[in-house]
Parts: sequence; structure tokens; C-alpha cells
Amino acid sequence: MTDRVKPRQNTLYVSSLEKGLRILEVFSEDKLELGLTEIARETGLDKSAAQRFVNTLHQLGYLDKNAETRRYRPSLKYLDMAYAYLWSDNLVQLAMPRLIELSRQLQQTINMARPIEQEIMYVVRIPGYRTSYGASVIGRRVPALTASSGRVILSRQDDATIHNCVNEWPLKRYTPWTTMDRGQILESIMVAREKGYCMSLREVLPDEINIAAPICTLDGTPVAAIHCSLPIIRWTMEQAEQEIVPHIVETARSISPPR
Amino acid sequence: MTDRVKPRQNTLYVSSLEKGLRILEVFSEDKLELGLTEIARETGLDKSAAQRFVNTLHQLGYLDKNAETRRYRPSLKYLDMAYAYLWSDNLVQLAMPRLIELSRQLQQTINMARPIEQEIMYVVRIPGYRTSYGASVIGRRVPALTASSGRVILSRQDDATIHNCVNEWPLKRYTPWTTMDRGQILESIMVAREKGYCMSLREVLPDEINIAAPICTLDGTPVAAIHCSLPIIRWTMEQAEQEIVPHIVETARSISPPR
DNA sequence: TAATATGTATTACAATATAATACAAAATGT
DNA sequence: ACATTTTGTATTATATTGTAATACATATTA
Repeated sequence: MTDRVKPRQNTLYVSSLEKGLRILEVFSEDKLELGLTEIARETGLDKSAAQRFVNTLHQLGYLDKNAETRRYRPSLKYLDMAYAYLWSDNLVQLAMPRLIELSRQLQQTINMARPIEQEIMYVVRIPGYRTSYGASVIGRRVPALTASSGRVILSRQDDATIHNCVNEWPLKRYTPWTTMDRGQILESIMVAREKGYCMSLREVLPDEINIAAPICTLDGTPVAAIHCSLPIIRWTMEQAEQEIVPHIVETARSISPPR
Repeated sequence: MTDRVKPRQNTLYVSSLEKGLRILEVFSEDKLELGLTEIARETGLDKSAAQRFVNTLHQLGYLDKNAETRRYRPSLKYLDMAYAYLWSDNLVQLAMPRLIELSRQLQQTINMARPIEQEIMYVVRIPGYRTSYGASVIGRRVPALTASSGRVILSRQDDATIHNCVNEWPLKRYTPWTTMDRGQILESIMVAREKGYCMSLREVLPDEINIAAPICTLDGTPVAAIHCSLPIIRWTMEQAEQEIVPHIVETARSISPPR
């Protein structure tokens, strides 16, 4: 939850739209299906408001209604937005064929992530053998400081920015091995800057090694990262470094978006 | 464009929300980035309205603004919605591991599509070697009568429904070989009903064979389809029928969602 | 450099969204 | 099976919010 910074209430701001969108946004991993009262509670709207907005979204086809339980869930229409985004993101188009080729070559799960606010978001996911469900869904967010993709993107920023982010940005514990020590995270980022890639162990999933390399524009601005997950039972860090890293780094390097 | 059926203007309908969403929806394959005036024109809103809604969406982070050109495009936030949907769709979760396994086994592009209105929409896409960009993006819609997935889903409906849909639903020409003859489409659907799967040739992409099998609930209602694309240069219809079809059909059959 | 198109800002007005309230229909517990 | 609570639906008078007109600023084009 961001602490409700009320966007200045000028006449160019339509707060009805904001409220409606709050309802679209309320559904998540642990809120798959909600009744009217729950929606009201979760969005901070009163019952009447929730009623009106939910009704509107239902009529427009954004929310499916279970006639028996009278609860609502996101409809297929949500995916129209994914399509619009993916089609408008040149980097995705540019990267896609190379990511497919890479996944075929390595026979491993390959992802592309982009920074957003203080997190990274998965934009492309090509599942390998035995990819967990959560790891195959686009739109997933992970705190930038926790994800190897996030760290390697940060590693291309200047010192001041890095220090600032490492101190300010949020962390989230995913496994018993998730690093919660900001000093260690800084260290990890500095190693990534040195080497040009970032490796991590059991940070997000308990049985995975992660390897990430940055995608930068010509002027060096980091705009995304390629990221590979390896099962810990079949790979050591050393093997991964020798056999996988060069391919990830090279593929990332070969993708150079304009601007 | 649907012919603007005004949802009844009762007090439970918030038209501001509708207008705002019209703007989110306006971006598409051929409208990647739009200026204020264009948005006004495309959505049918007047300049003032467009200004207010665009401003709101920009402040909320849904639209990125190019500071130089002052044009807008969908932001990463669009993908939050994809995540919410995918996570709430049980069928996707149920199917995903089997689709991954299938793609590994066949080394081919595997998709899952769901019917929506008069089209089908791709919900899961696991790209194989040399998958085109358009064929790797979720949220893509294709007229149900044109897509093999759509036909195989229809084939599980009763006769009356099928005849009605075949006569009423829209067609779209993608290639010189796209079937525009509704009689032939009906024939194709009837064959699919007989055989339990649907094959098509060059309907959507000029160099592809498509194979689709239906996913049905226990009571026989078709709710989705699995779909495989093969390059025409490497496969004949006969080969495909022998080597690929059984796997697609079996995987589809093995996925039986509740309700 | 002028002319045109496009984006931004301001304001007075009224239409639209609002909150309160009442009613109906389920769900829950005894 | 009944009473009680919770949740969903419908109605209405009121003023808050969104509106359209207009003016100004900034790019783009000729």
C-alpha cells in the first residue's frame, strides 16, 4: 500500500476514474474473487460507491459475476491490456526472437524484466522444464533489491543512486535464504557492476539459482534485464557461471534498443 | 467498432469510468502512441474530456508520456492486469504444467485459447523455435470462425448454435488462403466434431499448419482449446495428423476443469 | 517568419455522481 | 426451523464533481 498521496485535486483530475481503477486493481494473488462488501472494504470506498463502480465495470465486461455467489473476478478482458502493452513495447519485440533462441539453446527458463518504481516486473517468460506456475506468469513484480534482474539493472546506475536505493527501497522475504541485509545487497550489486552480470541463490524460490544480465541503451542507461533460472539440484554456481553466464551476457549485449 | 450501444443510463452507471476506460482501450497494434488530439478523435471524446481523462491516467501511472513529443503510450502498469487475470483463472494454472511438458515433448509452439464473444483469445503461449512475434503475445484475438481453436470449441456446441454462429459471426482475412466461405467453415467444424480435433492450413499465417483440441468441463461444455502451430515447410498434414494430433488431443483431454 | 495545429490552463455552470436510507435476499448460528 | 446478521439491490434529494467554452502557450509546418 502506498500511503494514499492524494493527487492534487485540480479540475483536470477525474477522481471517479481513479476509484473505478482502484477496483480493477484490487484483485491479486490472494484476492481472486471478491463480493461487493469485500471490494468496498479493500478499496476504501463506501458501499454505495463500490456498488456503482462494480456495476459499471461488470456492464463493460471487465468483471465476471458468478451468478450464484454474486462475487466478481477479473474477466478475459484484462488481457486486452496486456496485448496493447506488449505490442507497444519495442524492446519486447526486439528481444523476443533472441530470447526464444536462447531458451532453445540452453533448454532453461528465460525471462525478461523491466524496472518499475522500486520493483522489477517480468515482461517475457519462456518456461523451461518444470517451471512453477508463479514463474511462468507475466506481470509479476519482485522488489528490485531482491531480484537478480533488479540488482544488475541498479549496478549500471551511479554510486549515489545505488546507495540511495539500497537504503530506501523495500525488501521482501520469499525464502529462509532471502537476503534481508542491505550491506550484503550492496555488495552483490557491486560485484554485478564489476562482472557485468548478477548471480543469486535461493533468493526468491528455495531451489533456484538466478543469473541476470542488463540490457542497456547505447548511452549506457539500463532499461531491462535478461534472467535465467536454474534448478539447484542440477547446477552448482560454478557450473552455471561457466556454461550459462556467457550466453546470457552475450544475448543481453546483443539487444541494444534505440534511445 | 461496436455500434455504441449506450448502457442504460441509470444511477448505478458511472459514465466517467467508461470514458476513462475507452482511453485505455484505444491503444492497439496500429495505435501504439497517440497525442491528445488523436485520442480525442479515436475515442469520440471532445478535447476537454480527453485532456482530463488522459491527465488522470497519466498521474495514476497508466500512460507514459514522451516529454518531447507529448504523446502517450501504455505503461508497464497494463501488465498488472494480466497478472491479476492469469492468477485468477484456475484453468490456466491447471493447464500450465501440462502445456509446458507438451511443448518440451513436441518441441513446437503450444498455445491455449479461450472463447470471448465472437473471437478466441490466446491466454497461454509457449513459443517454439522461430515463433513470430505476433504469435508469442498473449491477449491476441482471432475470430472464432477463422481460428482452429475457435472451430474446435464451436464443434462441441449443439447444431443450432453452430449454424447460427457460422452464419452470424465475423470473418477476417489474414492470408490469401483464409477461408471466407461460411459453408466450408461449417464443414470444417463438422469434421472437427467427428474427429475430436481441428486442423487448418494457412488460415492465419501463410506458412503454418494449425491443430487444435478442445478442453471441456465434465458436463461437456467447451471452455478452451489447446493449439499447436507447425511450419508448413517441415510438416505435411498427414505427418502432423499422425505424430502431433494424438499428443494434443490427449493433453487436452487430460485437463478437465471443475464446473 | 507567419500560419496552423496541438497541448495546457482557467472558470462559471449544471449534470452527474454521491451518501443516506430502505428493502430484499442469503448466510449464519442456535 | 427460526431468528439474527450479513450481504446485495434499489431509490432519491442534494451538491460535489466533471463539463464545455474559451483563452493562452508552445510546437510544427509552410
